[in-house]
Amino acid sequence: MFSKSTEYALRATIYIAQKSSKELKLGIKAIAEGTDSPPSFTAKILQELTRDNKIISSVSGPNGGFYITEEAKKLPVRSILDAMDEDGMLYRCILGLNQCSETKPCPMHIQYKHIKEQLINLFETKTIQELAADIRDGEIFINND
Amino acid sequence: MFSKSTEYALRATIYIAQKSSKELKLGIKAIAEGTDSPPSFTAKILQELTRDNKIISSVSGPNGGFYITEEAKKLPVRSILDAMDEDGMLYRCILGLNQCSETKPCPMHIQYKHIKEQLINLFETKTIQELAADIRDGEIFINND
DNA sequence: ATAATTAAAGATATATTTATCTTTAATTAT
DNA sequence: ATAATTAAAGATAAATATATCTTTAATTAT
Repeated sequence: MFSKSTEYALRATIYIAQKSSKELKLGIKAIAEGTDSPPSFTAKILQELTRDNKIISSVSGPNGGFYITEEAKKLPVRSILDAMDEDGMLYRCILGLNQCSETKPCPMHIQYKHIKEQLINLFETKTIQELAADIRDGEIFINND
Repeated sequence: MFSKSTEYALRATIYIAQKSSKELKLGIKAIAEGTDSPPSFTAKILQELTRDNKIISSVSGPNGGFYITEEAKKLPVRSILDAMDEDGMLYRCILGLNQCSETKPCPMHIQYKHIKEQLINLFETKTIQELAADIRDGEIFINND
Protein backbone atom coordinates (compact mmCIF):
# COMPACT_ATOMS: atom_id res chain seq x y z
CA MET A 1 0.00 0.00 0.00
CA PHE A 2 2.53 2.57 1.13
CA SER A 3 6.27 2.85 0.65
CA LYS A 4 8.59 1.75 3.43
CA SER A 5 9.35 5.42 4.05
CA THR A 6 5.72 6.19 4.68
CA GLU A 7 5.24 3.12 6.85
CA TYR A 8 8.17 4.20 9.00
CA ALA A 9 6.82 7.76 9.09
CA LEU A 10 3.42 6.59 10.29
CA ARG A 11 4.85 4.26 12.91
CA ALA A 12 7.36 6.82 14.18
CA THR A 13 4.78 9.57 14.44
CA ILE A 14 2.33 7.39 16.33
CA TYR A 15 5.11 6.20 18.61
CA ILE A 16 6.28 9.71 19.36
CA ALA A 17 2.72 10.83 20.00
CA GLN A 18 2.27 8.05 22.48
CA LYS A 19 5.57 8.15 24.33
CA SER A 20 6.88 11.70 24.21
CA SER A 21 6.06 15.11 25.55
CA LYS A 22 7.81 18.44 25.40
CA GLU A 23 9.43 17.48 28.70
CA LEU A 24 10.36 13.96 27.68
CA LYS A 25 11.79 13.89 24.20
CA LEU A 26 12.72 10.71 22.38
CA GLY A 27 16.07 9.99 20.74
CA ILE A 28 16.29 8.48 17.30
CA LYS A 29 17.52 5.20 18.71
CA ALA A 30 14.52 4.75 20.99
CA ILE A 31 12.14 5.59 18.18
CA ALA A 32 13.76 3.18 15.76
CA GLU A 33 13.74 0.39 18.32
CA GLY A 34 10.19 1.09 19.39
CA THR A 35 8.89 0.89 15.86
CA ASP A 36 11.12 -1.84 14.39
CA SER A 37 12.61 0.53 11.88
CA PRO A 38 16.18 1.08 10.65
CA PRO A 39 17.67 3.90 12.77
CA SER A 40 19.48 5.97 10.18
CA PHE A 41 16.70 5.72 7.66
CA THR A 42 14.19 6.69 10.32
CA ALA A 43 16.38 9.70 11.10
CA LYS A 44 16.13 10.82 7.50
CA ILE A 45 12.38 10.42 7.53
CA LEU A 46 12.00 12.34 10.76
CA GLN A 47 13.88 15.20 9.15
CA GLU A 48 11.09 15.44 6.61
CA LEU A 49 8.39 15.32 9.24
CA THR A 50 10.22 17.88 11.30
CA ARG A 51 10.78 20.32 8.46
CA ASP A 52 9.04 23.57 9.37
CA ASN A 53 7.86 21.71 12.51
CA LYS A 54 4.99 20.66 10.38
CA ILE A 55 4.26 17.46 12.26
CA ILE A 56 7.12 16.51 14.55
CA SER A 57 9.22 18.94 16.58
CA SER A 58 12.84 18.42 17.56
CA VAL A 59 15.62 19.88 19.67
CA SER A 60 19.33 19.20 19.26
CA GLY A 61 21.79 18.66 22.07
CA PRO A 62 21.74 16.82 25.38
CA ASN A 63 18.24 15.85 26.49
CA GLY A 64 17.16 16.79 23.03
CA GLY A 65 15.18 14.58 20.72
CA PHE A 66 11.83 14.40 19.04
CA TYR A 67 8.39 15.25 20.36
CA ILE A 68 5.04 16.34 19.06
CA THR A 69 2.97 19.30 20.17
CA GLU A 70 -0.60 18.97 21.37
CA GLU A 71 -1.59 21.01 18.37
CA ALA A 72 0.12 18.70 15.91
CA LYS A 73 -1.46 15.69 17.59
CA LYS A 74 -4.79 16.96 16.37
CA LEU A 75 -3.71 16.69 12.72
CA PRO A 76 -5.30 13.96 10.63
CA VAL A 77 -3.15 10.98 9.75
CA ARG A 78 -3.35 12.18 6.18
CA SER A 79 -0.99 15.03 7.01
CA ILE A 80 1.75 12.44 7.45
CA LEU A 81 1.10 11.18 3.95
CA ASP A 82 1.18 14.76 2.72
CA ALA A 83 4.56 15.33 4.35
CA MET A 84 5.88 12.17 2.70
CA ASP A 85 4.47 13.24 -0.67
CA GLU A 86 2.37 10.12 -0.78
CA ASP A 87 -1.08 11.58 -0.32
CA GLY A 88 -1.65 11.03 -4.03
CA MET A 89 -1.97 7.32 -3.31
CA LEU A 90 -5.35 7.83 -1.70
CA TYR A 91 -6.81 9.55 -4.71
CA ARG A 92 -5.23 7.70 -7.62
CA CYS A 93 -6.90 5.33 -10.01
CA ILE A 94 -6.33 1.76 -8.90
CA LEU A 95 -5.19 0.86 -12.43
CA GLY A 96 -2.90 3.87 -12.58
CA LEU A 97 -4.80 5.78 -15.27
CA ASN A 98 -4.50 9.55 -15.21
CA GLN A 99 -7.82 10.20 -16.88
CA CYS A 100 -9.91 7.90 -14.71
CA SER A 101 -12.89 9.74 -13.25
CA GLU A 102 -16.63 9.55 -12.69
CA THR A 103 -17.26 10.53 -16.30
CA LYS A 104 -14.42 8.43 -17.73
CA PRO A 105 -14.13 5.48 -15.39
CA CYS A 106 -11.70 2.58 -15.66
CA PRO A 107 -13.07 -0.96 -15.41
CA MET A 108 -12.54 -1.07 -11.66
CA HIS A 109 -13.61 2.47 -10.90
CA ILE A 110 -17.18 1.84 -9.80
CA GLN A 111 -16.23 -1.07 -7.57
CA TYR A 112 -13.18 0.63 -6.10
CA LYS A 113 -14.93 3.94 -5.55
CA HIS A 114 -16.54 2.89 -2.28
CA ILE A 115 -13.35 1.46 -0.92
CA LYS A 116 -11.39 4.53 -1.89
CA GLU A 117 -13.89 6.77 -0.15
CA GLN A 118 -13.47 4.83 3.05
CA LEU A 119 -9.69 4.96 2.79
CA ILE A 120 -9.79 8.71 2.29
CA ASN A 121 -12.24 9.10 5.12
CA LEU A 122 -10.06 7.05 7.45
CA PHE A 123 -6.95 9.10 6.76
CA GLU A 124 -8.70 12.44 6.74
CA THR A 125 -10.75 12.06 9.91
CA LYS A 126 -8.59 9.90 12.18
CA THR A 127 -6.09 12.02 14.05
CA ILE A 128 -2.58 11.21 15.24
CA GLN A 129 -3.87 11.71 18.76
CA GLU A 130 -6.57 9.09 18.37
CA LEU A 131 -4.19 6.47 17.08
CA ALA A 132 -1.77 7.17 19.92
CA ALA A 133 -4.58 6.98 22.46
CA ASP A 134 -5.58 3.58 21.16
CA ILE A 135 -2.08 2.25 21.56
CA ARG A 136 -1.89 3.59 25.09
CA ASP A 137 -5.23 2.21 26.17
CA GLY A 138 -5.20 -1.40 25.28
CA GLU A 139 -3.40 -4.16 23.64
CA ILE A 140 -2.33 -2.30 20.57
CA PHE A 141 1.18 -2.58 19.17
CA ILE A 142 3.50 -0.58 16.97
CA ASN A 143 6.38 -3.07 16.64
CA ASN A 144 6.94 -6.74 15.95
CA ASP A 145 7.95 -7.91 19.42
CA MET B 1 -1.43 1.05 -4.35
CA PHE B 2 0.22 -1.29 -6.84
CA SER B 3 3.55 -1.19 -8.64
CA LYS B 4 3.70 0.02 -12.23
CA SER B 5 4.29 -3.58 -13.27
CA THR B 6 1.08 -4.71 -11.68
CA GLU B 7 -0.89 -1.78 -13.07
CA TYR B 8 0.33 -2.65 -16.56
CA ALA B 9 -0.47 -6.31 -15.95
CA LEU B 10 -4.02 -5.52 -14.89
CA ARG B 11 -4.62 -3.16 -17.79
CA ALA B 12 -3.11 -5.52 -20.36
CA THR B 13 -5.07 -8.50 -19.13
CA ILE B 14 -8.36 -6.64 -19.18
CA TYR B 15 -7.56 -5.26 -22.62
CA ILE B 16 -6.72 -8.68 -24.00
CA ALA B 17 -9.85 -10.15 -22.46
CA GLN B 18 -11.93 -7.51 -24.14
CA LYS B 19 -10.37 -7.36 -27.59
CA SER B 20 -8.90 -10.76 -28.34
CA SER B 21 -10.02 -14.27 -29.02
CA LYS B 22 -8.21 -17.43 -30.04
CA GLU B 23 -8.94 -16.43 -33.63
CA LEU B 24 -7.91 -12.80 -33.23
CA LYS B 25 -4.73 -12.47 -31.24
CA LEU B 26 -3.24 -9.17 -30.26
CA GLY B 27 0.35 -8.06 -30.85
CA ILE B 28 2.42 -6.43 -28.16
CA LYS B 29 2.26 -3.09 -29.93
CA ALA B 30 -1.52 -3.01 -30.01
CA ILE B 31 -1.73 -3.98 -26.35
CA ALA B 32 0.79 -1.35 -25.28
CA GLU B 33 -1.01 1.34 -27.25
CA GLY B 34 -4.42 0.27 -26.07
CA THR B 35 -3.41 0.46 -22.45
CA ASP B 36 -1.03 3.45 -22.49
CA SER B 37 1.89 1.32 -21.39
CA PRO B 38 5.53 1.14 -22.50
CA PRO B 39 5.73 -1.60 -25.18
CA SER B 40 8.90 -3.40 -24.21
CA PHE B 41 8.13 -3.33 -20.53
CA THR B 42 4.64 -4.61 -21.24
CA ALA B 43 6.22 -7.44 -23.24
CA LYS B 44 8.25 -8.46 -20.20
CA ILE B 45 5.18 -8.41 -18.02
CA LEU B 46 3.15 -10.44 -20.47
CA GLN B 47 5.88 -13.06 -20.34
CA GLU B 48 5.16 -13.49 -16.66
CA LEU B 49 1.42 -13.69 -17.20
CA THR B 50 1.95 -16.17 -20.02
CA ARG B 51 4.28 -18.43 -18.10
CA ASP B 52 2.65 -21.87 -17.94
CA ASN B 53 -0.30 -20.25 -19.74
CA LYS B 54 -1.47 -19.39 -16.28
CA ILE B 55 -3.45 -16.32 -17.29
CA ILE B 56 -2.59 -15.20 -20.78
CA SER B 57 -1.85 -17.48 -23.73
CA SER B 58 0.41 -16.66 -26.64
CA VAL B 59 1.55 -17.93 -30.01
CA SER B 60 4.71 -16.90 -31.84
CA GLY B 61 4.99 -16.27 -35.56
CA PRO B 62 2.81 -14.55 -38.15
CA ASN B 63 -0.74 -13.93 -36.97
CA GLY B 64 0.52 -14.84 -33.56
CA GLY B 65 0.08 -12.73 -30.47
CA PHE B 66 -1.65 -12.81 -27.12
CA TYR B 67 -5.10 -14.00 -26.20
CA ILE B 68 -6.91 -15.39 -23.21
CA THR B 69 -8.95 -18.56 -22.98
CA GLU B 70 -12.55 -18.61 -21.86
CA GLU B 71 -11.38 -20.63 -18.90
CA ALA B 72 -8.80 -18.06 -17.85
CA LYS B 73 -11.34 -15.28 -18.20
CA LYS B 74 -13.19 -16.82 -15.30
CA LEU B 75 -10.23 -16.33 -12.98
CA PRO B 76 -10.55 -13.70 -10.27
CA VAL B 77 -8.57 -10.48 -10.73
CA ARG B 78 -6.54 -11.57 -7.77
CA SER B 79 -4.85 -14.23 -9.88
CA ILE B 80 -3.15 -11.40 -11.79
CA LEU B 81 -1.76 -10.09 -8.52
CA ASP B 82 -0.62 -13.61 -7.68
CA ALA B 83 1.21 -13.91 -10.98
CA MET B 84 2.93 -10.58 -10.31
CA ASP B 85 3.86 -11.67 -6.78
CA GLU B 86 1.93 -8.76 -5.39
CA ASP B 87 -1.00 -10.55 -3.80
CA GLY B 88 0.65 -9.92 -0.44
CA MET B 89 -0.40 -6.31 -0.72
CA LEU B 90 -4.03 -7.20 -0.09
CA TYR B 91 -3.28 -8.97 3.16
CA ARG B 92 -0.48 -6.89 4.65
CA CYS B 93 -0.69 -4.62 7.66
CA ILE B 94 -1.22 -1.05 6.52
CA LEU B 95 1.65 0.06 8.77
CA GLY B 96 3.89 -2.71 7.44
CA LEU B 97 4.10 -4.73 10.67
CA ASN B 98 4.68 -8.45 10.33
CA GLN B 99 3.04 -9.36 13.59
CA CYS B 100 -0.13 -7.34 13.13
CA SER B 101 -3.22 -9.50 13.61
CA GLU B 102 -6.57 -9.69 15.34
CA THR B 103 -4.90 -10.61 18.60
CA LYS B 104 -1.96 -8.22 18.18
CA PRO B 105 -3.37 -5.32 16.21
CA CYS B 106 -1.53 -2.21 15.10
CA PRO B 107 -3.12 1.16 15.83
CA MET B 108 -4.89 1.22 12.49
CA HIS B 109 -5.86 -2.43 12.37
CA ILE B 110 -9.45 -2.16 13.58
CA GLN B 111 -10.23 0.76 11.32
CA TYR B 112 -8.48 -0.67 8.29
CA LYS B 113 -9.87 -4.16 8.75
CA HIS B 114 -13.18 -3.36 7.08
CA ILE B 115 -11.55 -1.67 4.15
CA LYS B 116 -9.10 -4.51 3.70
CA GLU B 117 -11.91 -7.04 3.67
CA GLN B 118 -13.63 -5.15 0.88
CA LEU B 119 -10.41 -4.91 -1.10
CA ILE B 120 -9.83 -8.64 -0.75
CA ASN B 121 -13.42 -9.35 -1.64
CA LEU B 122 -13.21 -7.18 -4.74
CA PHE B 123 -10.10 -8.89 -6.04
CA GLU B 124 -11.17 -12.39 -5.12
CA THR B 125 -14.70 -12.31 -6.49
CA LYS B 126 -14.50 -10.02 -9.50
CA THR B 127 -13.36 -11.97 -12.55
CA ILE B 128 -11.30 -10.86 -15.53
CA GLN B 129 -14.35 -11.60 -17.65
CA GLU B 130 -16.55 -9.25 -15.67
CA LEU B 131 -14.13 -6.35 -15.94
CA ALA B 132 -13.77 -6.92 -19.67
CA ALA B 133 -17.54 -7.09 -20.10
CA ASP B 134 -17.94 -3.75 -18.36
CA ILE B 135 -15.47 -2.12 -20.68
CA ARG B 136 -17.25 -3.55 -23.70
CA ASP B 137 -20.71 -2.54 -22.62
CA GLY B 138 -20.52 1.09 -21.82
CA GLU B 139 -18.39 4.07 -21.40
CA ILE B 140 -15.54 2.41 -19.61
CA PHE B 141 -11.92 3.08 -20.52
CA ILE B 142 -8.57 1.39 -20.16
CA ASN B 143 -6.31 4.15 -21.50
CA ASN B 144 -5.79 7.88 -21.16
CA ASP B 145 -7.12 9.03 -24.53
C1' DA C 1 12.86 -25.04 -47.83
C1' DT C 2 12.88 -20.01 -47.30
C1' DA C 3 11.58 -15.73 -45.76
C1' DA C 4 8.76 -13.12 -42.81
C1' DT C 5 6.59 -12.37 -38.48
C1' DT C 6 6.01 -12.63 -33.86
C1' DA C 7 6.87 -13.72 -28.90
C1' DA C 8 10.63 -15.45 -25.54
C1' DA C 9 14.78 -14.87 -23.45
C1' DG C 10 18.59 -12.43 -22.09
C1' DA C 11 21.57 -8.46 -21.58
C1' DT C 12 21.87 -3.94 -20.35
C1' DA C 13 20.58 0.73 -18.83
C1' DT C 14 18.29 4.18 -15.97
C1' DA C 15 15.71 5.79 -12.14
C1' DT C 16 14.02 5.39 -7.70
C1' DT C 17 13.85 3.58 -3.16
C1' DT C 18 15.98 2.07 0.75
C1' DA C 19 19.75 2.36 3.72
C1' DT C 20 24.07 3.71 5.94
C1' DC C 21 27.88 6.57 7.19
C1' DT C 22 30.31 10.94 7.94
C1' DT C 23 30.50 15.70 8.88
C1' DT C 24 28.29 19.78 10.63
C1' DA C 25 25.47 22.52 13.57
C1' DA C 26 22.83 23.26 17.65
C1' DT C 27 22.14 22.81 22.51
C1' DT C 28 23.14 21.76 27.13
C1' DA C 29 25.72 20.68 31.32
C1' DT C 30 29.85 21.36 33.59
C1' DA D 1 34.61 28.47 27.57
C1' DT D 2 34.74 23.45 26.99
C1' DA D 3 33.18 19.02 26.38
C1' DA D 4 29.41 16.09 25.60
C1' DT D 5 25.20 15.03 23.33
C1' DT D 6 21.98 15.13 19.96
C1' DA D 7 19.66 16.17 15.50
C1' DA D 8 20.55 18.16 10.63
C1' DA D 9 22.69 17.88 6.48
C1' DG D 10 25.18 15.76 3.02
C1' DA D 11 27.65 12.06 0.71
C1' DT D 12 27.57 7.56 -0.62
C1' DA D 13 26.09 2.75 -1.25
C1' DA D 14 23.06 -1.06 -2.20
C1' DA D 15 18.87 -2.93 -3.71
C1' DT D 16 14.88 -2.84 -6.41
C1' DA D 17 11.80 -1.18 -9.96
C1' DT D 18 11.32 0.50 -14.39
C1' DA D 19 12.57 0.42 -19.07
C1' DT D 20 14.87 -0.63 -23.47
C1' DC D 21 17.45 -3.18 -26.80
C1' DT D 22 19.34 -7.34 -28.97
C1' DT D 23 19.39 -12.07 -29.97
C1' DT D 24 16.97 -16.40 -30.20
C1' DA D 25 13.24 -19.47 -30.99
C1' DA D 26 8.80 -20.57 -32.74
C1' DT D 27 5.36 -20.34 -36.23
C1' DT D 28 3.34 -19.38 -40.51
C1' DA D 29 2.83 -18.17 -45.38
C1' DT D 30 4.86 -18.58 -49.63
